[in-house]
Amino acid sequence: MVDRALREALDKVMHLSMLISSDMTRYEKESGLTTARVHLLWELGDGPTTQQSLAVAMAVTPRNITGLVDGLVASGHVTREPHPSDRRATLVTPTAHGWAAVKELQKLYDDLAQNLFGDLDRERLTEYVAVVDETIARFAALMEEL
Amino acid sequence: MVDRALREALDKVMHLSMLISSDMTRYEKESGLTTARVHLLWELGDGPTTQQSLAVAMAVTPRNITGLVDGLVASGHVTREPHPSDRRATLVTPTAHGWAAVKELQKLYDDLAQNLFGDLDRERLTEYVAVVDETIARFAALMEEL
DNA sequence: TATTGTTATACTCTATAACTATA
DNA sequence: TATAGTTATAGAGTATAACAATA
Repeated sequence: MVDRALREALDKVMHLSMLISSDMTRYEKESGLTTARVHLLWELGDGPTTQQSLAVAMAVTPRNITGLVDGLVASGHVTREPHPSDRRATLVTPTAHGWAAVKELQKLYDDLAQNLFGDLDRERLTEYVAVVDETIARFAALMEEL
Repeated sequence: MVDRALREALDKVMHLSMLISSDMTRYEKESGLTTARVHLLWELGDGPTTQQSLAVAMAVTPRNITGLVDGLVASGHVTREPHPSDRRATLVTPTAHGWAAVKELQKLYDDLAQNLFGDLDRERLTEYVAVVDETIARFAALMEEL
């Protein structure tokens, strides 16, 4: 037997998730970037990164990274630089234009957090985050079982 | 100036969203279906539907629906049936196999809701849902402005 | 031997534009 | 004229497999 309140709670979480996702799509259209390329730029936030690391971080194949980097090179967001100590590897490195995009992404992320949660009392925010945390933990435990 | 608590709250919401998404990917791998085809099957939950309606519901082009339906016909999940009163239209209709998949999707959705929220006190669940609701409303208001 | 990245190939999702059949 | 769906074409993301260069 199904509990309607639980299903509605999930409906709402999914709805919020969809809204956040469409907010990102809006940025992608404006910037001419795609979801996958934005994701890659986001991963460059801490500085130049090997393609291997990017493949692991994004959970895709190295071949896929090759294609995404090709696109970002073509659009002037990154360059491939030699790795200082491993001649097999390349360091995907943001250009000035690429850094501007990364910084803008980080700002949009913070703005989004502000817009979503900025008006909440701290007490309610704390309780909300606690529930999300418990939910994540419960979920992680379930995934472990499989 | 950025408020770290707000960013962390968004981090966690995104994390949960990612976990839910990877739970769905797991089903897709098992069933041999793709995200887009699962989405289409989900839309058939209320019964046979025209391709035009599906295009609107899924916010993609009619051409795209043609391709997705082709795939689901090939995998035996749906058939194209004539519309009883409009000879231009086709009704995408689940087969027995397709219905089984739809029902399984609905069950997985309910199970997920149970797993995520089933252990929460009703009071905490209510407050949690209230915050999500407010967040959605605030967000919708922001989207209006643009 | 193992790792990094690329070439080769293929499938899926997605879009626009032009077209056919029907309303 | 307008609508439902398809054919034609193209771009992006993704995967596997085989390969070259380097560790």
